[in-house]
Amino acid sequence: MKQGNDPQLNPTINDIARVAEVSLATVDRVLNARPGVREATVQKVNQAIADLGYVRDTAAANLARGRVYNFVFILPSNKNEFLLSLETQIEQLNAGLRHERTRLSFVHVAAFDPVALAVAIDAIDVTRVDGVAIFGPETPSVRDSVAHLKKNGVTVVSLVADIPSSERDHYIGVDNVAAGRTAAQLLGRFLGTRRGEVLVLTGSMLARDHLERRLGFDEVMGRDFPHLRVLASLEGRDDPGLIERLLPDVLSDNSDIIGIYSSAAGNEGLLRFLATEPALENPVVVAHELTPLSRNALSCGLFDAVISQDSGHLVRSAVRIMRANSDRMPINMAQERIRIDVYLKENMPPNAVPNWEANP
Amino acid sequence: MKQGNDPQLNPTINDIARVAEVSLATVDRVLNARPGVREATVQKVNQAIADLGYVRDTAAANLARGRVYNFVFILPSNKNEFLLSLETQIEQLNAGLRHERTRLSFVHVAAFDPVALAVAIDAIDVTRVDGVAIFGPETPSVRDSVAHLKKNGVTVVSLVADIPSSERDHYIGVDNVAAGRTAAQLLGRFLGTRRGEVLVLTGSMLARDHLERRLGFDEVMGRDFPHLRVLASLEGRDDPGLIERLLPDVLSDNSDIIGIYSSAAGNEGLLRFLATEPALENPVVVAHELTPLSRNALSCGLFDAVISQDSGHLVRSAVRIMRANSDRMPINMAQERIRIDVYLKENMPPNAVPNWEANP
DNA sequence: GTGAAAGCGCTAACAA
DNA sequence: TTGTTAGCGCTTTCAC
Repeated sequence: MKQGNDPQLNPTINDIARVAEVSLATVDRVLNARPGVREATVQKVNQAIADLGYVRDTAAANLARGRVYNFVFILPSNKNEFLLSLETQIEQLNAGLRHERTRLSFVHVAAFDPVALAVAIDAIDVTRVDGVAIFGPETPSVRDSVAHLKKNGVTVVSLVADIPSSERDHYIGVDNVAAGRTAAQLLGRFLGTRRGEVLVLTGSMLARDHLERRLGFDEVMGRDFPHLRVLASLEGRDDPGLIERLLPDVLSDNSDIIGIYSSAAGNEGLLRFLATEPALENPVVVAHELTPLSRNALSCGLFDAVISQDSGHLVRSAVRIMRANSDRMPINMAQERIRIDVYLKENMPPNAVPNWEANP
Repeated sequence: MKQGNDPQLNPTINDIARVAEVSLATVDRVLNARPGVREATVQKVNQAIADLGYVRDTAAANLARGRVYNFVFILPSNKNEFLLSLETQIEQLNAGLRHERTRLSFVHVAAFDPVALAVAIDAIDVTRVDGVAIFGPETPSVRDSVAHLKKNGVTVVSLVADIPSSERDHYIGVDNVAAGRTAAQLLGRFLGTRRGEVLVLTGSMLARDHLERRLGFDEVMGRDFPHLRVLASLEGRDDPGLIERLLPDVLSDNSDIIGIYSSAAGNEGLLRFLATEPALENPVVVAHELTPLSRNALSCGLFDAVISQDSGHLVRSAVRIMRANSDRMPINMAQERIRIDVYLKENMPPNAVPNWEANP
């Protein structure tokens, strides 16, 4: 129904060719910056493009090329819920994108290990891969490896934790300093007039996201809630067992803990500890990432709030951005901005969101 | 770079034609459910489609058809910030979609006026429009008009406020009951141990979204914060002037207001009132929709939290869903679920998000 | 009922 | 350096 009989049709390369008085092939060469065109001709064509307001039809171009996008995600080999969720999202999106000429895959790298990450990046086959999304620490060797990818025309985006000093094309993730500030504000306001100590559970200060969250958290705590004493970070390295072992010591040293900020992937260890050790008198807990475990903790009141980032959005954004970059197309930044989600038990999304829904 | 030389190419209609031993034209007829094919042939083709796991390449199909999607948004003519933001999003997305064969437009209808809405729906030219997104009240006449659209093959989605009793294909917006619950939880926890009255500012009980928010709000207030007395709703009909005039009366009748839930588009009137009337002693205020005004109120502490829904996401979702519906393609529900955003001043997104960013 | 062939906007051989 | 042409996967006339 409803064919495209509108008068204002977009100009095509045929129009460009006619106006510039050259052939289709020449227009194509100019469009794709291929060599072998006289400078004067290039000018003519570009003039026509500008005059007509031409915009290339990417769908048609990809059809003609038989192009297949190949994107690789490099993720920490850590097995926590957030990572699992990211992997699931990648797999599901990959299935959905089979028919849109896009292939996604991921590889694992030891967590918090810059050398291993650099090695993994260097192992990327730049002749077959169009884009790489990296979730890992920022170090000089990583920067060099990123530079190598860029030199070979591979699009690079950082995921979850930024690598700002590198030549990565984009960062896809939340503003972690702001996330830390938000956690502090929630914790402080929920605690109201209570006085006591606040425990911060983190992963590793090598991870930029963890560091930034702590920064933002301390800033707001110091400014708005000076009556609360924030303890030194407990570095759990996202390891549930380690966290469970470390927590009792902290507790015995500080008996007056009324608030906990679980700023990294330590929810599992924390919850296991809380379950066995009801010594704490109803602390206010703010954690990160909405997962089955944290959903459950929210529901039963063990967690009071969860700061989160949508793993589906992260993966879709990464893919859209890598694709746009490969096609030299503009990016809708408003769509790609990853929100700092705040969840109370009241606004948790329904648990079983069916991923793909068929249509009549 | 990186051509598609992968061995696992998706099957095309050529493959179907070959396997089913018919011509391309016949395959096409079956695919598009066009008449004039013997039942036996239809079976053969469908068998081949199933055997090969064929999925149609929508991009190629649209290219061949020269198809243009035509979608219309029907919006209340109310001039509040949220509506303006929706309109801006529609215009911007329309500009971005010019080269993706999609045309968006919107029409206005008197707010809270079911008859006017039904008239506007009936005025839609079903021969030129592929999909309609409706933001308006749910009444029998509206349901009938929706049914008429559906009967003529037009995709219909409800936006912001659902019309569940109608034949609309999808609802695009937040769970407003949950949004109300969330507001109550935030207000209650932020108030801590304070005791007093809570004022609820709404638009019209004719609007399903407003009604549902109030429902959710009362539920949590009654359950978790029985020490707070919730006053009857003040119906502001989203009219700043009216709200500003009504508020002083409410205040003189109830001197002990310590919390305000601005559940509809009444922020402007409320803020104008708060500016002139500092009689209230620092009430906790939870409002709806992140807009320039509410951002500012959050920044300076006039609002404590804002519940929001992303207007860009609403519009993009509506378009994606209407497009998928027109193409009979599956929908990624996880992507289309509209989140109940909670904003404190700490996690507000940066103000000036440039919409489109060019690429090298 | 069915098929052959042209063409959507673009790319990529191969010629010239 | 430039142009001609076939063809990507699909739709659509127009014959048969």
